[in-house]
Amino acid sequence: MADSDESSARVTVRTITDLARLAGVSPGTVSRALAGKSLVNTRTREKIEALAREHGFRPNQMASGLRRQKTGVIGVVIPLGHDIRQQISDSFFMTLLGHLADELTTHGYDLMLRRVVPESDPDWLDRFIGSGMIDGVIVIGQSDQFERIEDVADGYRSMVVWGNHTEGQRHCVVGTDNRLGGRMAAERLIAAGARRLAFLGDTGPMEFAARFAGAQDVAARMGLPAILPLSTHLSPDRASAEIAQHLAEHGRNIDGIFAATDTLAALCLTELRAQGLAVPDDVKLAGFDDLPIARQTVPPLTTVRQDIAAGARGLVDLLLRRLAGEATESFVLPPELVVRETA
Amino acid sequence: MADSDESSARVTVRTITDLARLAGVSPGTVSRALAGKSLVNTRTREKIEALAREHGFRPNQMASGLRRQKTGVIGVVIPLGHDIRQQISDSFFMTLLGHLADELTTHGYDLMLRRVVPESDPDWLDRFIGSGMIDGVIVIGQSDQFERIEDVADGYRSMVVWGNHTEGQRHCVVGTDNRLGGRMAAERLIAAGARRLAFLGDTGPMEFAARFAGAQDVAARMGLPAILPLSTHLSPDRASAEIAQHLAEHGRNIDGIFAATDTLAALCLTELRAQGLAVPDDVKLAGFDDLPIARQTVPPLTTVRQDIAAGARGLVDLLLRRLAGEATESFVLPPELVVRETA
DNA sequence: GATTCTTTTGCAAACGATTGCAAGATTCCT
DNA sequence: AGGAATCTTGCAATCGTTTGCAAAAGAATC
Repeated sequence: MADSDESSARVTVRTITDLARLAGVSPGTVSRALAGKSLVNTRTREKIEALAREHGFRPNQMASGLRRQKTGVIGVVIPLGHDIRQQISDSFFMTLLGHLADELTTHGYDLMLRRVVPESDPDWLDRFIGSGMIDGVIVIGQSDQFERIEDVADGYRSMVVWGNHTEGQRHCVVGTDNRLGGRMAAERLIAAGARRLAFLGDTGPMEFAARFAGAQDVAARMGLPAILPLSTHLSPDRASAEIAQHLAEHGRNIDGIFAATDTLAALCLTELRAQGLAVPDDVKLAGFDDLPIARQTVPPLTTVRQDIAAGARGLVDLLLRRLAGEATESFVLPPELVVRETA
Repeated sequence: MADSDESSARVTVRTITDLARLAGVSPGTVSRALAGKSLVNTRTREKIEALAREHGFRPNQMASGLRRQKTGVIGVVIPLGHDIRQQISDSFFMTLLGHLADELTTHGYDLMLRRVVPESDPDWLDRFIGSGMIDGVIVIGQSDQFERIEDVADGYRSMVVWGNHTEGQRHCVVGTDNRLGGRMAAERLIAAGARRLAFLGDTGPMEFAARFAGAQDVAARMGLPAILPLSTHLSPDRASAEIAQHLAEHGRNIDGIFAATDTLAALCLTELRAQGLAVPDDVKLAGFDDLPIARQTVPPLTTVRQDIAAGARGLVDLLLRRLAGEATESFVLPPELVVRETA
């Protein structure tokens, strides 16, 4: 009696059973009270809640997850393709991740982050899904794993992917219309006076391939020569040298560059300057993403904007609807041309 | 007999018990086999492993976690102080996060990410720790939550913090010697000819306060006037206007600016140019972090480098040692001055 | 071949929360 | 007051793995 009051402060209450003992009820009742179910008497509930607060008690999520067969955790996985370090400093992915974290939190989910190297771990996606730790998964970027994702999608519904949409694909994807974005960039370069275009970046990843294809569409339609692909790694240290090399070789033969990302465009700008090529007078330049850096280059970058926040909202929204059993279509975001001073 | 072979392909094996039935052994044995324990006969183990592989079976981590009282997950939490959106695009934090993900993965841990707003959720840290979902926690940035972190540290050992080290503090921290870094920056500005210095950034967060204090040390020692603090938000949209305002007001009275981060320095560079102030001729400028952007500004930024990768390694290393029961000291990284062209 | 040691296995009790079912306590009607 | 209807509560099984203990099987010893 008085005993329970006196000792209550120093007893550690770790489990729902401890709390039940303290409150003089059964564990089941405590569980129901804390879950806010209507089946428990208001007075009892308040008493239990007060005790829980007093002792800083929180139900163990592992146990709860096990019993309810859901964890309240969404997995976010970034497959690192060819270029292992590619995304580490890629602010596009990181920004998307930040928005995802916010969006998931808002909906009461936690976020479990995993970066994987598919090449050395072919089983990456099944492993994550099969771990029993996550209710669903968001894949950030298809990298070169399109087929594997397709395979998984057939048997697992709780997945959405950031990336490129291809006609007839079976996994649910959210992403910008890269091909259209590519067209916009090329059209702008041409409108600014460029005729001999180059594409800077790796055309392996689907998103980039689509951007390149879009630009090609325009060049072909306008009767211009085919666009010259200048392949580059994404990590800044390797990219700079490669870009310098490309420019030394082709710089005088081209007058318009469409860079696969703003990050590459910014590096390219530096190299152009180093080689004495004026932007936009000698060479027009367009990027992709509209990252913060695009405003800060000199001159500021003309680029194609992706609405990252909207993308994150779309991903989470679609995933939650799939968790609820709904069938969902892919969601393609419109790109937007942002004209600044490089083209 | 033949039955088990024929049906084995189409039976779904979700639990260790399913697999045990298939292998004709008890669940306990399967568990031991999969855990690679020496107590199980090599032949049985191989048979079980083969079956597991064939059916793509993975033990449920929730159940395992519950039973073993450890989850294999490390929580990473980013407290968002005054300025809610401050870190969203702050590539410093994001880069650190990337390295942490790599480092934790290497050691077999998963990463659970949480961004919290302490102001609206005073209980953020206990909630995370008490959730039972994580074996330990890494706090990225002390923000304005120093005291709360100290409180928690008294009762919870499995925590390390990225941030500033203060004499006599009780939580284990990894971070750059910000004060020393601040001294380096100020010394460089002065060596480059600056005499009337300003500090650009919010001096609220401890790290920034220490950088400011370091710069003050030098100014005082050299008999220069006190450094003018120019308070700024970190989010790029608000920061630009604020910087412009500061420069309009004080731009002609100062000849050296120490920016709290490279991001701010880059924005500042843009505004300086807009207001017709030449760098480094009229005004010297130094940043902090040595983010990729520091190389790409025009002119490239003189800055103080933090070794982010080493920081991530240190955080994980210390945390793992604490999980193992070791007592650990805080770990202070040396900053490094990188002289480029702005000072 | 009997006895003692090792290996290898199975049994069953945890881990901590949730929930269907049924019993006990209240309330409401007539 | 008696009985039906409604609220609250407790009981006990369950989620899927792990692990101490003891039994069974095999190997080694005399």
